[in-house]
Amino acid sequence: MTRDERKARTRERLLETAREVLLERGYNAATLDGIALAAGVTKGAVYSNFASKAELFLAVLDARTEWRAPQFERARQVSGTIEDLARQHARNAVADDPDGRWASVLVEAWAAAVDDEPFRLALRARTRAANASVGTHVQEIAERCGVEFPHPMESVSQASGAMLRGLLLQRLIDPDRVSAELVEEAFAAFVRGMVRPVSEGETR
Amino acid sequence: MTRDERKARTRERLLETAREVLLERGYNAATLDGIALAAGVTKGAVYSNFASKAELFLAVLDARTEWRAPQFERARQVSGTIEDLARQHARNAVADDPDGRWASVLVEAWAAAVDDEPFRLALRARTRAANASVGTHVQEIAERCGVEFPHPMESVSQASGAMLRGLLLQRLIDPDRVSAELVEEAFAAFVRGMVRPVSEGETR
DNA sequence: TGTACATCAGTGAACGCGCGTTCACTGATGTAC
DNA sequence: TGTACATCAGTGAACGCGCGTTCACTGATGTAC
Repeated sequence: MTRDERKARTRERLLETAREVLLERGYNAATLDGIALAAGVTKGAVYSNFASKAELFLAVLDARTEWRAPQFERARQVSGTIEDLARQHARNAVADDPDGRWASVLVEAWAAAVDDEPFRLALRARTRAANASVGTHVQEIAERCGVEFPHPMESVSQASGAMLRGLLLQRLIDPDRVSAELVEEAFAAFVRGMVRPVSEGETR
Repeated sequence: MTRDERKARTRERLLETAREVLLERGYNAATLDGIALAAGVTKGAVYSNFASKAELFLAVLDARTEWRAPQFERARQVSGTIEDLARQHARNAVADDPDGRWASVLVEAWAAAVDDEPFRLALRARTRAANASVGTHVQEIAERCGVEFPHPMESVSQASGAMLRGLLLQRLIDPDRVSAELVEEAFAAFVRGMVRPVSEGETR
């Protein structure tokens, strides 16, 4: 095995382990020492692959985004009413973060980034990119369903993501009272309330 | 001035200062040393008034809850459509946490409480109490407006709070793209989608 | 194919720092007579 | 009213700990001839 391959392997293992430890302990409580140990290397190996804790987190975030991409692709091709698709989207969100731990880690990172300009800008850029991407998907779906949103698609997807995140976070402290069904119903209500049928006469 | 009065004064000053420092720095980055210094006392004074950082936070949280009570009381007495009231509620939420810092502090505390059972239960209890209280208000308002929610009121208020929190958090990292209007529109859409007119024949 | 040197991923120890919490103490306030 | 003692809010220093980051080093891999 070549040196580059070994390094890539270490990097991958660190990414996967970091994901697990972050979910287990949270952004602040997860230590680079703990991550390295769990990955079978030393802290130095982390710094050989990532510039800082923040950079490691960003890499984990990117991996997660990439991992979820096929799901969005599949969702885009499913047919059904806009509400059906909204419900499916909510169920996916719960399935991808069943106990709200990822949402919590993400918000912890946002909080840590308040005093770290480059980190904050990196997080903001990723959020914007994700919203822009989801926005185009939603646009396409809306057209197919014969409905429209009286707001820019990016705003809609941003608000959707934010609301779902809030619901997932609520599950973190009181899972018993925030069932997956409640998340689905709440999100479906939002979409029902937002959407309106395309008026025939309209050009747009 | 009696000794008890002095102590109460110190406690109040610590609470107020803690609120400011928590908002300024976040839950993790805010230090008891920093709070004490800003309040003009030493760390020991904090421990003379509060058992731990977690207890200090809970006291700040309670003070905030108490402070917001009159606002809810006023809101309850305003007349208008359910959507008008929803919009006002969203505006109040933004006014009470313009940049999402409080929402962030709260979620940071939730994250810190994951490994601290008593703290977690205390936070959960307060969230439940708040939702129960808001739930009865909403129930009353809904009846006056001639509408009903096809879900238990506590679930509705929990979902509302969670969604608003998510929207406020989004403002923390990208204030420019999450205007107060967007928060209002998103929340109004949720309420529109959730509510239905009371059917005349129904007993309930 | 073999040799001599260069590279560099990962090691292991140290650094600098600051956190939350504890505790012996102090001196102003409170209490009992 | 005055005195002697008790209380205790707040002080200041220390404790124990673990964090993120740095860095001189190592030894296996890569390269040049």
